[in-house]
Amino acid sequence: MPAVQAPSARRLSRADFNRPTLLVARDLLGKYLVRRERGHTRAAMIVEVEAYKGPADRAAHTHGGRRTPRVEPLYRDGGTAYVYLCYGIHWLLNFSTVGEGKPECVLIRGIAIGDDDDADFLLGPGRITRHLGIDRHLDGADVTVSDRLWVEDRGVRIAPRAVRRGPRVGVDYAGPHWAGKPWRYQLIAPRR
DNA sequence: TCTAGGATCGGCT
DNA sequence: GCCGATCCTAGAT
Repeated sequence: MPAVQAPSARRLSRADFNRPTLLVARDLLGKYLVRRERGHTRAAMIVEVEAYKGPADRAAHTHGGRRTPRVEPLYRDGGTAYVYLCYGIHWLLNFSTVGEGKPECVLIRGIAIGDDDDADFLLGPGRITRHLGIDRHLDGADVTVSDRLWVEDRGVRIAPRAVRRGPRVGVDYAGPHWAGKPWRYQLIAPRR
């Protein structure tokens, strides 16, 4: 694993995040989440995400235009990290999308760890943050410039047939209309 | 100030 | 399949 950034890698920029949320979500599959901590760098390919579409979406933290100190990062420009504690135990990582003042985001739910040829899927938003050492200290970070957390395009291209769409997890409280939206994107797991 | 509940996970039956 | 852990946030009082 390269110490800083693979020569063929391109860090995702503001323009990559300032796009419609469903497109950003789909395109994050196959990108690499890079975490740099105490001079040590780890990277893992993103294999599962969910989209949350702002004020209209009853499953989103910003539904109805809710704006509290906790969700403030979601109102910032695309590429801002929103990290919050869920169930008192798990840190969940999101990236804001669309643009400043538009509180939509993508939740990172799964990554692939290990060698490219022999990778295991680490699934579950609380598990990946624990694995990468992501917590409240990264809340509000701008991942287009941060030296602690960013996303790289390493040239992996995902075929449409390799993507499964389905309803989001754990949002039944939003009612059938919103809970039923197929805004969860998964790479189909490799056969082992 | 008080209280309810949550974008989860792992262990147990 | 069920349940408890654990604590912060948001809304009510």
